[in-house]
Amino acid sequence: MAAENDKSRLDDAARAGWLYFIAGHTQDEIAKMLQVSRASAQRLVSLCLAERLITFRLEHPIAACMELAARLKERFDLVHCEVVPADPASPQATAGIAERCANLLDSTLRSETPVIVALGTGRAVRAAVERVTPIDRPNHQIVSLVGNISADGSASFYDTVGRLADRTGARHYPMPLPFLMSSEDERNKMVRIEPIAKVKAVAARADLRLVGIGQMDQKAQVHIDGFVTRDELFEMMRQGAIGEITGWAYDAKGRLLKAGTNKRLTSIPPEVPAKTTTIGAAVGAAKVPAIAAALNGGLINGLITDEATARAILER
Amino acid sequence: MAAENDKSRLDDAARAGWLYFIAGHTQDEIAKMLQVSRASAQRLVSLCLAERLITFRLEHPIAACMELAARLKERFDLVHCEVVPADPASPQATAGIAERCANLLDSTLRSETPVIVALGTGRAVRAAVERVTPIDRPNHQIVSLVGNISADGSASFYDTVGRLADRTGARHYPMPLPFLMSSEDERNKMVRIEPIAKVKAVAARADLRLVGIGQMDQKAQVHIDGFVTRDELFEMMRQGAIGEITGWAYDAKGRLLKAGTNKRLTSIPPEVPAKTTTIGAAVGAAKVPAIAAALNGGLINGLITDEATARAILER
DNA sequence: CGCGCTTTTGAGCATATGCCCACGCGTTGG
DNA sequence: CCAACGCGTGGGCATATGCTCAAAAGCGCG
Repeated sequence: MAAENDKSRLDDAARAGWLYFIAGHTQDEIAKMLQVSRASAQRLVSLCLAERLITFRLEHPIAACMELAARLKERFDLVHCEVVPADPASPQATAGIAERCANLLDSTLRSETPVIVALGTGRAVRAAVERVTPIDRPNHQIVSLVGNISADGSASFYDTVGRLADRTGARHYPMPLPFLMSSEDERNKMVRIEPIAKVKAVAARADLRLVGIGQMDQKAQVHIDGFVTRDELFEMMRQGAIGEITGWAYDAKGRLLKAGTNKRLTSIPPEVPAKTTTIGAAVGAAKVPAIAAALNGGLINGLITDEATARAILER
Repeated sequence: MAAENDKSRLDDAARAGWLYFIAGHTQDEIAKMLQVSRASAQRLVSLCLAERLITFRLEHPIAACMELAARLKERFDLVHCEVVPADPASPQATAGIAERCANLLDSTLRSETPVIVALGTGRAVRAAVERVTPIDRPNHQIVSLVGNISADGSASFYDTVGRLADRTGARHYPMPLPFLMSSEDERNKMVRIEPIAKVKAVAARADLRLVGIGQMDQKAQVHIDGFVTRDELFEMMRQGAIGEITGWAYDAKGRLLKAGTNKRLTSIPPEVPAKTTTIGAAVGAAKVPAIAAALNGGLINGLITDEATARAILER
């Protein structure tokens, strides 16, 4: 008898669900039709949902992205995750994620109460800054996580922090140091000097860190940009380096290496695990291991990527 | 630019729809996530619906029934339609529709204000009456649309009106006449006598008519039950009879025939088109033409049937 | 056959939703 | 170049919804 009752109840739930979602009636109308109180109609509708009698299918490329984002967020316990549709025109385009990063920056910077935004490396981050809509927020602070003096002593060819400050009127704190010092001692000395300590202090209070994620292979951006030599790169790879964030190399488990260039880096190291909202932005098959490692190691607690990359990360 | 905008708008609509229906967020939350006002979030969700980006799929046998009922209601402009799931155990079972008819009677009789219910022939109607939950409604009236004296002069073997009156304490009006009179003249005489005129008058004011639908073929119930002879049946079939309601034979277009047994019938004829809520109850492949004709001719404005029959009617 | 326990019901309330209005921005036609 | 138009926006209100709580109805057990 219980089974009979359950069945009839599910039938009613299905009817209610049909009338509600498909026919578009209100629960009041359904209650009258099924000869029950409105409260019961509501219960039937939720039962229909709870029993998964009804399923929603979103016929739109976005649906897959939302799904992937939700799974990534769940799997890696992220505070923020966005997956943009793979652009059929240019599969490798950074444009999509740059757009989303810009959006994230926009909404963060829109706040009236002062916020501190820390920026790392990466093409996506640079492109995002370009797309930020100008807004007057003189009380915000923009701080760089990486040195902006390149190997040859000139200012880095692309000053993200400065650009973003331009667009917001915010105070900004570039890091007036080379990416790498010549020795560990020298690095330790430099990071203690006043202007650098100040930058570190501001960065430590950042509300948002937006960082690129680089893979550590022959095409590592840190090498292509001339920040590390071929030999230094290979040495790190031998040590197990699989990716880098603001230059800090880490292995397949997301553990920061305590060797090689990491000893001479001036960049502000990632928190482990990330407590501050730390959003990684990266796309591309080559970066999948690096991104996955960063997620697993808790180097980042947010991710902006594209559909193909997200899928690859989840399939590992 | 317009196309670009539209696309991005649809993307947002898809996102909103996903977040609303699949992730189960409120529109307020979605508004915050997408950086728009709540009103806009609501618009995006309805846009998602309007553009059919999202579809609902109800994974339950009932869904098909609801769908069929809605189509029948639409197609034949019915005031009421119910389709019960085909019972895998007994495909021909009248049980399902009897249950629904009983339900219909229950809810009609539950009313505190006096109602008049008129009953026709049919196994489903008889079975329905048996399942009506007893309730005390002495001010209701139950009236028969057909004579309850069978060919041999005894009271009809099954007195639906009396049974229903038993269960409700309602006044009841059986029709104290044979199903068929021996001639048209005699019929015309009889229907004018006081008790019969009274029954007709009550029936004319009925709030609900519940009638069975019979097919007119070798297995016609009116013949099996002995109300019409084989010859009478064949004569009506020659005249084009395809179905009958309370004995009144009609052709494939649902037009009442003006010949044969119809001239000697004591039953109260159907309204054409039905104005009173007139619910036909019937199942079975054999009855499909009869039901379809009754619907097309407007002899009934409501239908209770099963899934297979509903599908067959719609596919004609 | 009655008592207590579990399940279901219906009223009421806080919240979410749908929709109307006036407004502002961008667009188009003169 | 300007004005009219249209579209999207956000505020505000009436309605629908989800949920809680106490009461009723089953239901099983003694």
